[in-house]
Amino acid sequence: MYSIGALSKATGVKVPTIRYYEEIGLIDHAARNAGNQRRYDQAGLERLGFIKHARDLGFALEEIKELMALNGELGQDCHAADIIAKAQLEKVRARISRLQQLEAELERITHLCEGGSGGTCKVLGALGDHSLCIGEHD
Amino acid sequence: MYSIGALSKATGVKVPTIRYYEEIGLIDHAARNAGNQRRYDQAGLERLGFIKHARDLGFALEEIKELMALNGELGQDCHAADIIAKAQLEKVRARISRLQQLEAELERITHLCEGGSGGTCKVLGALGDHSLCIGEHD
DNA sequence: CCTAATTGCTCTAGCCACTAGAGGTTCAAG
DNA sequence: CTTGAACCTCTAGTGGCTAGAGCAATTAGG
Repeated sequence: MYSIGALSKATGVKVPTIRYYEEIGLIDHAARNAGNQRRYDQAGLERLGFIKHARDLGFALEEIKELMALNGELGQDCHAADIIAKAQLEKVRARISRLQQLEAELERITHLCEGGSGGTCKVLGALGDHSLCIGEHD
Repeated sequence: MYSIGALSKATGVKVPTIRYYEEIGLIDHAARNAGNQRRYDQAGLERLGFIKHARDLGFALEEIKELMALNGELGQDCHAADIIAKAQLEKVRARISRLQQLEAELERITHLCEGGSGGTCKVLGALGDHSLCIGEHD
C-alpha cells in the first residue's frame, strides 16, 4: 500500500496532480485509511505510470482516458490504440515542422544584429514586419 | 482610423484578443469615438502587427512586452533585442529536439501493432512501460 | 429617413493542465 | 508523548485566449 507521497515519488507525478486526476475522473477515487488518507495498490501505481508516460509523450488527458478505456476492454482493442498513437505521431510531426519554420526565421532575424544601439534595430524591424519573412509561418 | 473589427482583419488578431491585450496592458487603452467604440491609428495597427508576428514566432506576451519596451527606447537597444531573440531560438530548438525524441518513440510504438484484438496489445503495453523506451524523454 | 443587419460594448465564465497557498488533521520516528 | 513531516480540503491563480449574454452604436439598403 502506497501513500499519495510514495506514489508521487514512484511515478514522478506530483501530489496535487494526482489529486487533480482523481477529481476529474482520470483515476478512480482512491481507497482511504482510517484517517481519511489515500492508499494505493500496485494496480493504482501502474495506472498512474501509464498516465505519466502517455503525458510525457504529449497525449492529452482526454486521449489518455480513451487509451485506458481500451486497456480495460475485454481483449484490448489494439487497432484503436494504434490509431490514437498514429494520430499523436502525426500531431508531433506537424508541430516539429512548424517549429522548424520558426527556427529558420529566428535564425535569420538574430543574424541581422550588428550590435550596438542607436539608429534602427533590424532585429526589432524584422520582428515587426512579417513581409520580410522568407516563408509563411502560422 | 480603424474600428476594432478593421484592425482585426488587417492584423489577423481576433477582436476579443485585441480587447484582452488592452486589458492586460500589452497595448495602450484605445481612443474612443463619440459612441464609446475603440478607434485605432496607423501606429496602433503597426504595434498590433508586431505583437501578432512575435506571437507567431512563439514569444510569450511578457517577452513581447520587453521587446516593445526596447522598441520605444531612445536609440533602440538592438543588443537586448538580439539576446531575447536568441533565447527564443534556443527555446525553439530545445522543443524541436524534445519533440523528435517523442516522434522516435511514437514511431517505435506504432510499429508494434500487429492488428487485430484479443490477447495483449503491445501498443498499450509500450505506452504503459517506460522502461521499454529506447532513450530518455522528459 | 427608417429599418434591419452588423458590429461594437461590458461582464462573466470556461478552457487545459496544473500550481500555490491557507488552515487544519493524521501519521511515523524518536 | 511530542514533534515535524506528510496529509486533508478548499479556494484562487496561471497563460492566452474563447464563448456567451444582454445590451448600444453604426452602417447599408430601400
